[in-house]
Amino acid sequence: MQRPFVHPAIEDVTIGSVLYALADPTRLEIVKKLSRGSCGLNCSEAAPADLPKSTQSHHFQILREAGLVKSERRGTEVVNALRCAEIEKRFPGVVSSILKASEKAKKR
Amino acid sequence: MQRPFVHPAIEDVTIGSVLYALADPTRLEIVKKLSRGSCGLNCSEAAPADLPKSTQSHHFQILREAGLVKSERRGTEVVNALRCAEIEKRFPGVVSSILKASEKAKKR
DNA sequence: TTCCGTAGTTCAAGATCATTGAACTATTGA
DNA sequence: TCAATAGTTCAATGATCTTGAACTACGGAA
Repeated sequence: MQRPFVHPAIEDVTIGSVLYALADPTRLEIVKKLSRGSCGLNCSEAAPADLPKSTQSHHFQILREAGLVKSERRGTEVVNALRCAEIEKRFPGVVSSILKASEKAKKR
Repeated sequence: MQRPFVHPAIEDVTIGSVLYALADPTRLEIVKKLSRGSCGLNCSEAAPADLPKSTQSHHFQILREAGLVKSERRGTEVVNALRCAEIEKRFPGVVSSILKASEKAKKR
């Protein structure tokens, strides 16, 4: 058995770590992709194409530790999903407005 | 005459640079302090106590470049203010919800 | 049940970025 | 004109990020 993923309780999530996680362009991309699909995505699907796997792994770990992403092993792959509802309840408007803002930026 | 401050036009401000600027704990503190006072604050007033001036200078430059802060020279000092209204219009809810979230965090 | 392919993790090293002391510029007031 | 105040710039050190290489775990094929 591999060592299981650790996810912080939502009340231990800090706005600092959320901002830190979202401030990286690669991680923001991942979060945007996760927010679009309703079901979870594995790491390679969620990450930008051609991102080395070691880098993927690192970014997902930060997203998990920040409380933004929930990861679950399914056979050989890891299925990742945004913790939308929880985060929205803990920090109302933060992630949703950032996602809205970053979709807008893409359209210009 | 010193070289004048450069402030990006609000439409050139990106969500990426805003997040990057706010993700640093020192800069988030500065922004919080600026958001409380209605009039501008000079650099030393707005920055956490005991932060070296060279570091202050660096953080204010990033806040300016991100489009979050407007700086103006007044005699020997620099008066800094949040570009609240502009940012709120460009990225509705982003900065306001982050400020709200970070005030909440402090209360616990 | 062994072997192979897929998916992801860990580690260490090089590359990149942040912090700060020291020296500097600009402005004001004595 | 001099000294004090406020902030800037630069270079060096220290911290952090990225990634190739080696590894683990699981599932499917034979």
